[in-house]
Amino acid sequence: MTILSAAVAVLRCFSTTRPDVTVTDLVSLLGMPKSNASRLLRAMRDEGLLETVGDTKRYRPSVLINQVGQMYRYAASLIDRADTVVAGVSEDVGHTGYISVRRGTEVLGVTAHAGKHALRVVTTIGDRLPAFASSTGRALLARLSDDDVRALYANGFTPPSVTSPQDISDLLARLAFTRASGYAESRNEAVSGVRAISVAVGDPATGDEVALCISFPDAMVAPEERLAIIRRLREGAAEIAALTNDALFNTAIPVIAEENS
Amino acid sequence: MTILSAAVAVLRCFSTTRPDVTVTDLVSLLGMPKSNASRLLRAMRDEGLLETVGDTKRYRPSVLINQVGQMYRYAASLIDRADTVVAGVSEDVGHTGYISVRRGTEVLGVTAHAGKHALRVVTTIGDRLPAFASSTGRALLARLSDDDVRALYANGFTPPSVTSPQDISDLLARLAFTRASGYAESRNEAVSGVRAISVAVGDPATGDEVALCISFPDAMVAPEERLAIIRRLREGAAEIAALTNDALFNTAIPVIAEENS
DNA sequence: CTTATTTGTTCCATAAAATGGAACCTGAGT
DNA sequence: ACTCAGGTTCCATTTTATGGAACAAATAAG
Repeated sequence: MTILSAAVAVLRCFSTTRPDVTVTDLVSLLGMPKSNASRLLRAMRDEGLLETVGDTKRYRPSVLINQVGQMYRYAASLIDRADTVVAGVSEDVGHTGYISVRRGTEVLGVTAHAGKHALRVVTTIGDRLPAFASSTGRALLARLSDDDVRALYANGFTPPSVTSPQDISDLLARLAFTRASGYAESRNEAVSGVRAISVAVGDPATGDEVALCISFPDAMVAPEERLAIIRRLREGAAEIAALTNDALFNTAIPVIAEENS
Repeated sequence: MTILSAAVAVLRCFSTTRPDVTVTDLVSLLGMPKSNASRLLRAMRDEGLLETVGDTKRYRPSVLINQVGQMYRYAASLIDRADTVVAGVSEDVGHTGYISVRRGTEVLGVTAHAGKHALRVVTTIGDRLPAFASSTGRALLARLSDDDVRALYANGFTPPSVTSPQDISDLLARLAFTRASGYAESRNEAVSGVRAISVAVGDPATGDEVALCISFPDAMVAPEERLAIIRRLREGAAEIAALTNDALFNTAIPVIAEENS
């Protein structure tokens, strides 16, 4: 094990529930000797990857990481464009909006815009969700061929909810609907009472793909508002698709009221 | 030179103007043999620190970095609190707001909220500014003692603009004004026609300190609006100071119309 | 205030990984 | 087919990491 992978393992320890780590945390989390943990944390701090919290023995990610992390959005400028669209839609409809990327069978939020309503969906950005069981994930999976999806889920999957796809053929049917309708939807899937609508768009030049998503309390949104959200997301995504020449984005789809996908 | 410092050096190569790097970039930027550059980039990608852009030979920061970078805000929860305040003020007044931290003699933006007006100040988050020559920097420097400031600028500094402090005693006078008035201000300093107001607050428990800043076109803001911005920033910062028991934040300061600081 | 106990650091010989020069690919342009 | 810049692989040498144990420091318990 090289020191680089150890350092990355340390970075992966951080989460919203564990904002900083200590030597003993690393010992228990990564099973490394505490001599290594001690030296590694200090080395990472000396290099500027970590900061010590006040004058305690606790370490947290540094501003450097924060800065370079911001660069990701410039590097993947697709994300910035998508974020602008979602920010606008979120602002107008007052519901939470966010954009996600897929990494293998997981999707993770990259940016988020909290809703304005008293009852709003709160997204914890940085958490990973199974792709097949979320609207963002299915919007992105729909850009793959059925064969690629089958290959990705060669080992099958376990549906976390009754409203999730129950098996591969169920998933493929939903993806087919998403391809035909241009959006993916989830309802009571990760969170009960929550509905989400996602549209995916990509940049063939870089290979990046993102999902634009608006998430809202099921009870709060009338059918026509839901259609408006779908339309707004698709319009925004269509503009991006035009910029990037995204062939997988089908602009010629009318918005129809329909069941989940 | 350990591989860790090399990896960090690579991360430091990224900027808004260089969103991705190649092997030859590293050779010229860091002066390393290209064999090392090649292996290092691949290793960093394999570990998940970098991503390849599409199927090119270009490397950019990964989502992992982005994710961990987000964690910084949770770890330094002061930043999150300050961001909420600035977001609110920015939203209401329609001008650009951001929050910054100081690292030595430099300040760098951590979060930003673009203004709503057609004429707005655009901040490039991630860029470093000299602390003495910005309102955010002076707001933060004002939290140090004069001796500490002198020690920090033992080698002096070069004023980038006629409206910047011209020497140490000039700077100390401005800091004194900031301590007395509770805010720092800049005018035509980094950018001509731009004015900015900053208030700093800290968390003694962690040692973190941040500056809350609203930046706007000089011509657009009437005296009473400027006072309102100062009041809003100070009110927000005061709430945070109350939470963190920040002794350096002086709550007992009236807002008076005054010249720059 | 003293003694356990938990947590963090330093030391050292061994094991593992990085280094950098040169040879070798690869692909775009001529 | 040739050239050339950019990228990768190879290998003996040098440098760095490893992990167990002794040591130090901080914290909790008596």
